[in-house]
Amino acid sequence: MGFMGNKKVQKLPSIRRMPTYLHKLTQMRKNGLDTVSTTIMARYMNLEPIVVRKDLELTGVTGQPGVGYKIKDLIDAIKSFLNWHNTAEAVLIGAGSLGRALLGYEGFEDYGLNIIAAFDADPSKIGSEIHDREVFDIIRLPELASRLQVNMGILCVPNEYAQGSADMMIEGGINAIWNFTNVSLDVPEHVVVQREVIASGLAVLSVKLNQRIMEE
Amino acid sequence: MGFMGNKKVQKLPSIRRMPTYLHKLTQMRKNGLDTVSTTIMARYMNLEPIVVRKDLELTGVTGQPGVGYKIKDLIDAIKSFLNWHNTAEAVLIGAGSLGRALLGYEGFEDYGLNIIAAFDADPSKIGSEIHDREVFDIIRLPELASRLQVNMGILCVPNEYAQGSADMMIEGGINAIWNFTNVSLDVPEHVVVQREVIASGLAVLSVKLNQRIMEE
DNA sequence: AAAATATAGATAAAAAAATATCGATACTCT
DNA sequence: AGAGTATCGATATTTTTTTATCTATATTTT
Repeated sequence: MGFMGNKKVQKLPSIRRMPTYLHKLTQMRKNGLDTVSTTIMARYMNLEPIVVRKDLELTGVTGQPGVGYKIKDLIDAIKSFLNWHNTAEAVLIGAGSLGRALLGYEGFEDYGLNIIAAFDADPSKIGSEIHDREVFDIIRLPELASRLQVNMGILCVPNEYAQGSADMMIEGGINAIWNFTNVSLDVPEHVVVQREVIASGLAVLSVKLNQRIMEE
Repeated sequence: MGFMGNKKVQKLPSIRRMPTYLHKLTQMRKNGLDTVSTTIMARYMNLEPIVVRKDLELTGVTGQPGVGYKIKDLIDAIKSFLNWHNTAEAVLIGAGSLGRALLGYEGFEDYGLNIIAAFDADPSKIGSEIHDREVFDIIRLPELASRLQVNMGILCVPNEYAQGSADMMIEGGINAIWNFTNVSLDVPEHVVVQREVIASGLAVLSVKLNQRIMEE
């Protein structure tokens, strides 16, 4: 039973906020700004300044007391913290509606992610192009993943095919899986999985709504 | 400046796991099972049993020492904890690729969410139907939201229209916003927002991958 | 130039979440 | 029937995360 192997990543909440900092900082730089303080940043992001300071501390960047941080430094520090300087190539498995949406999302470039091909089992999709990416027969996944030297896979297939598709990815040498299915994958130790559960956010929203209503 | 008003929701990590419990439990019930233990559940979800027990405790459900929990009880308890017994109706704003994907996602029914209409500013989309939901002119959002008595809005517009769209929703009486844009919304105190940042998961995956590589 | 204000960084405190331990209960197998 | 095992629930502990406080530094205002 080869699972449970992933060591725990710490400071998850801070890590999750990094892309938003990055987005805002990039915007600021475009607007000609050079420095920013935690106070300003906090206001933009609806956070407490102390949270921002702690988050940024994580990237190792150092600001100037009385002044703030250099925006350029911050951007670089966050990118290298996330290793988003070096573009990662990924393949996407499952060209359904979510898969299509992800293929169409242009923001990934900014995050150092480049989806180079898609795979599906549906003959009507195989051979077609979706947002400029060719859709290959899923049978060819191990072969192509290995030949293309990809090490990230984005999994958007129906639940029942999740584990099988993951196995094929791993066979093809992929060691990072972004898992949008409703299945906890069983993977060897060297493979890293990030599961995305869309309904989690809805659950949180529901609870927030409940609690608010109950109080008033 | 009316923000920062939302009281903090606690046990967020547990809440985020609820939909996954629910999904797995529903599946188990379909397979004819009646009871489940935290050990089994933990194995399915790649968690420690103690985590599962603590999570379930939150729903108020009570199990039987030596036996486990009744699956039916758990399902009910989780649903009522999330208030997913009573279906919530929502409108979706922004019928781009992400909006379409969400309109096409059938799992929402299980989560007590019913998207009843979509809105967009693009004349070529207005009047069309996407996955059986009509797309209305965004101008009509306040009027229709109020007439349809909806209180949840799913926001999928480009960043620059986010705040404006949110304002229209609120004008139409919506008090829960599921925000898929890259913008922190400024909303009155009685409105609850849940922001979904797709790149957050990618950031976490990147860090996991980094840490693994660095160690070996 | 002096006073007031804003800032990061270091350290400390508080709160929350994750994990462990232990006793009582039920089931399983001999 | 009895021994062994699995389970929950309650309580306690540890770890992690969040938040606060204080000091030195820079900027702005008077």
